[in-house]
Amino acid sequence: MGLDDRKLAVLRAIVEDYVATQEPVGSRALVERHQLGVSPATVRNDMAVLEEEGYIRQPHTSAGRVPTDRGYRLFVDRLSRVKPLSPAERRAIERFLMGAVDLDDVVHRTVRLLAQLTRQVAVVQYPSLARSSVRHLELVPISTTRLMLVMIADTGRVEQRLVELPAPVPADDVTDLRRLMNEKLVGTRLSETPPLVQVLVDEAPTQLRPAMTTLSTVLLETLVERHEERLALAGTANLTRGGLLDFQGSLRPILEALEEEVVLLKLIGEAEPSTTRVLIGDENEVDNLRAASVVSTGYGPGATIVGGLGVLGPTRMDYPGTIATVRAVARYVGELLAQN
Amino acid sequence: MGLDDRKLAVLRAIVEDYVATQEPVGSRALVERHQLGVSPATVRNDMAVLEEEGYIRQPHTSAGRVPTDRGYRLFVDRLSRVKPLSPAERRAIERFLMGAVDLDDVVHRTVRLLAQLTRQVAVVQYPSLARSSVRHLELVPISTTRLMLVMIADTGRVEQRLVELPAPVPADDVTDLRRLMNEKLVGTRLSETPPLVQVLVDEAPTQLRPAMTTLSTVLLETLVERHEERLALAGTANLTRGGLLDFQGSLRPILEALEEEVVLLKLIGEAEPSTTRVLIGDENEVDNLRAASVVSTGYGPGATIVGGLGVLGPTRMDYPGTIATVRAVARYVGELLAQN
DNA sequence: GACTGGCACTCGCTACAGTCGAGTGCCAGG
DNA sequence: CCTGGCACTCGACTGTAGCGAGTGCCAGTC
Repeated sequence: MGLDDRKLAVLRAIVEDYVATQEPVGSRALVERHQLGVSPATVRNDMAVLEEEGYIRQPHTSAGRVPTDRGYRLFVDRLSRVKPLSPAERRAIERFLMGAVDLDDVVHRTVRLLAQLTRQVAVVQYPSLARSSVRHLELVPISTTRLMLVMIADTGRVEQRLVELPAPVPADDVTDLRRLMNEKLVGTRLSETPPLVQVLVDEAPTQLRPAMTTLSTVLLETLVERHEERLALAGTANLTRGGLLDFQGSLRPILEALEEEVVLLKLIGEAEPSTTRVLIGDENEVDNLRAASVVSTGYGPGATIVGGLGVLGPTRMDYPGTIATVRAVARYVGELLAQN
Repeated sequence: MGLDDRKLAVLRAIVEDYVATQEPVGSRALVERHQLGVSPATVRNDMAVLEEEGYIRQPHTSAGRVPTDRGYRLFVDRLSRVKPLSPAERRAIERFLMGAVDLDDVVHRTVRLLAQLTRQVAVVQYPSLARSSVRHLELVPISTTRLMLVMIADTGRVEQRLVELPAPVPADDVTDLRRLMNEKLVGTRLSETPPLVQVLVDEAPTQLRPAMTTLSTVLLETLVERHEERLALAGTANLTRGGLLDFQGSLRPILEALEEEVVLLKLIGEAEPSTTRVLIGDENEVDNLRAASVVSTGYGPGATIVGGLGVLGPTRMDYPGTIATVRAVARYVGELLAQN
């Protein structure tokens, strides 16, 4: 198990070179490009140990070494340091995100920015409704038996749903319904809504009861049960960089996975506060993404997390750079939301 | 120019076989699989003519023939008949679209359905704001100097925008603003809004004037100038069928084009009433899509068109089937919107 | 005059053998 | 413990040969 400093340096060099060139790296090339201070033969011995321990492997006998998922993991955990972004990059982020006019705009700009900076596929989750609270509920009469229920959350999200009422409801009653709902629900987190909604129905005056029941059902159904999460995606074209060498030749499974919102949410939605999560290849629980790595983190105004964002790319990716970018973008988005 | 019936039959057979097998088709295979009633040699002569006229070509000397874009064009225009959908397919469409709860849901279901049925990339444009009329405008106070402006269109679209007011506006004034805007704008098409908005500002009582000016600006900016169009996309994984033979080996340009909303809108957004448009390969004005074909049509409640939808795939696609599916889906979506 | 069978020809594909070279593992010596 | 040297492996590349699908053309037939 003895991995002395030099062996770690060799592993780091292999990862860096392989990420840069995308070609298996041999002992000679390694000593030439890095100041290891030893001969190729020595490096070869170290490589043999690293291979035995499962950190690198040989594609074929007469080829150089390539990091394994385990090798990348060690690299990320112990051998790399998050690169600080250049001032130019910081400015680019600010410039790009500034001037967003609403939440949709923020999310779209963010996802494009992430894709562009990391040159990978970017995913941004809209602020989760479960982590939002109600800022306002609006009822807009469409006809005497139809209402549009609009919910505005403190995170800026706006959701609407058409509601078919069991019986015609006069305008005054709509006003009452609106007032009652807002009195009871404004300021509450959506995750704690269900009991309150029940109270709402129970306390409603008799003639409002049927309409209130319907509205409550829709509210719960849409916002709580269906867990209305939204995502934005960008940069799929970046998957084709590295000419099919990444992703073992087929984009198919990756593209399929990217179409499954559920999968993506799982990838980027489970972010812990202020942690950047890195999933490398096999560590990924989604079979289709066994050849990919995901770097994700949470974002939100201040210290709270309201959603996740991240990027997906080949296991052969620039982890330090990607991690730095993902973090930085998340922080800027958080600040932007805080101003709201 | 003399293309007699048999030559056309040969072309049709070539297109059908090539679409089915994805392999250049030779004269022998052709007479075996189709009842042409002539010998391979005769077919070869016909092929020579077809090649001279630019309808087919040979990938290499010793290979069979492959249709050119021009060949597909002739096939689509004169040699094929739109296949009626099977009852099973119709039922599948109905079942899939039924139960959509709001516009977002309709659009998402539609795009997934299209992708699944055609096994290609599907694009659906949300009902265009330019072709919608205002059903209701809502002003929701966020703070004394901030309003959320919500516009609900008759097509079901809901757009919102945060408005920063120049000065605090009391609740009563908000009510007045709301009333005035709705009185003037409800029922009008958004494309004819600008002059009305001007009137709105001019006629506003003095103390509402500044707020109304800001609101109008935002309204015009968001809904008219920025031409807020939205799209949904699905089925990109289908691009990988046919293992890189389609799209001349690289998905790159296609994926890039699919990320450009502007491009996609151009492709599917210019639909004429009740026409299905087919763009084959080169006919496409977007360079990145020179290797692809697009089948698109408009949809809307009744006879009016409010948006476009379509699919994108390799030039080697089943045109009759795809056209039939796109049309059928568009019609069902139209019916669904009409019920609204 | 249109169609057909026959035939020579083209040329991509596959298999195979041979060479080259990058890279390794191992060993003896410093 | 490191190093230079050496034998070995094996993929990548090259050149050659044979195969076969498919063609174009032509003379013959209905």
